[in-house]
Amino acid sequence: MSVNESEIAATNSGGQEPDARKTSPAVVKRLSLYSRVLQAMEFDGQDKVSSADLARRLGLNSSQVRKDLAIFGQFGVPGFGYPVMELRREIRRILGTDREVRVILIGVGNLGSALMSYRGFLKQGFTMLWGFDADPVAAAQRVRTRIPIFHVDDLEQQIASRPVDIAVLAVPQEAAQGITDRLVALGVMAILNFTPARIQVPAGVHVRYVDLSLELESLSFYVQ
Amino acid sequence: MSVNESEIAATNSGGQEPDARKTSPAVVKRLSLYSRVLQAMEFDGQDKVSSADLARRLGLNSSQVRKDLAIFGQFGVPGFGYPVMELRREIRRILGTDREVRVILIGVGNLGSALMSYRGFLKQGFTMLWGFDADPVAAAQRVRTRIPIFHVDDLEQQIASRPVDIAVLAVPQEAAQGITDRLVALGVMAILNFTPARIQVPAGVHVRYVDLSLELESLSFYVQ
DNA sequence: TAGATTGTTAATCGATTAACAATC
DNA sequence: TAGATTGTTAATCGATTAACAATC
Repeated sequence: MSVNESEIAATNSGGQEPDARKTSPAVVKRLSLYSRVLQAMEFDGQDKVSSADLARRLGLNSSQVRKDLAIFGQFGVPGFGYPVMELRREIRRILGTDREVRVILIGVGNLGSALMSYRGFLKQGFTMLWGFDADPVAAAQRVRTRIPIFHVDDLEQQIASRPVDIAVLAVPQEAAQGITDRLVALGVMAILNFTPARIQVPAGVHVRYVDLSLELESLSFYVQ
Repeated sequence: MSVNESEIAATNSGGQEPDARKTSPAVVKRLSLYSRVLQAMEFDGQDKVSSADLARRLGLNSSQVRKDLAIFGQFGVPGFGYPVMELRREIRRILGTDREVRVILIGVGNLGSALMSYRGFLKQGFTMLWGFDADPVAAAQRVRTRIPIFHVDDLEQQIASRPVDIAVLAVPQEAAQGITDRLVALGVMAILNFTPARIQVPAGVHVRYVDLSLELESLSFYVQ
């Protein structure tokens, strides 16, 4: 140990991330949930909240809430709780949702066009930049937004003009890996994959699967 | 212990579920993944598969695969592996996807209409019975299927005529709890919730959340 | 028989929960 | 000061992985 403990504590109490990308997905997901609840509380004019409150609202354990938050700094005040506005701001900073997060969508079919105009994304502050489709004319007819739709061949050109943070994949299953390879080559580091295809990416690129059929299959198990 | 171990083993080797509903969601999810991979293998004419194979295809550990499968019975043959067709059939039986699984969708808006006509559901054998919306006429214009769309007031009448297994919620956030209460009263035991609202249900009713914004927020964390 | 692979037990790992001193 | 609630350590729980005897 070359640094003493008070130095470590000092570093972290300012709210610096630890060795960030190692945080478990479950923790990140909960941070996102806390952020939502805090948003509602802030809207209601509530100025402080305890870990027990937060836990109750989300069906979690209060120890877990405190532990999750303590990973990133000391945001609470013993005997008082957490200041709502400040905590929310901190969590947004931690998640990176305080900055512009640029999103593109590839595959403007049935599902893709719904995702492109999904209000929830806008509401949470995401910037949906562009859509891409193998048939941009047909795609444009499906979607009711002013977001420009390009031919998928223009992927390279567009991303070169303005880098994107997250790509949403809603292409046919067979096209998933090919598009993924191109996205990765273009430096896209995060993909939200709505196809059931398991896609291969180099280490460091983050993929999240939203497998709609799989959700139904899982539920099917519990209802028989 | 009133029953001896060989009796228990005998009961389970036929492929009977254990005290079923206690199985962890993670295991159920993987069963669903195995089922998919097996479907592809069956299509390719492959007749046997080892736990190591299956694990490699899904980025899992072979012990985990064997353990998951062993929960429900002895489907493998030591020194040989698992017979593809039979294993797939067993998993489908365990998941309940070998029978008709009836699904309804409430909230035929942008997202809802895309979900209603989502090919993946059909492909996995789910039966999308009906859609419901507060404005069925407008909703009918959005969706390109022959699935009938009813007024949400007709929920009770329709479900009385033919019970459903799973309800998909794609209504505005504020309407989520109200609709949920009605679904629960109608005996619906599984809800796939696409709204960000945390909904309250009595014990025994299963809810799964697909929170689209939350997925983006989680990814946002990893790309900063 | 020799080789392969299962089913299962034991070991490990990580995540959740409980407990409590520190502190506002 | 007394009461409340944090941050953190220790205990518990559950899930994953390793190991290996059983067996085809």
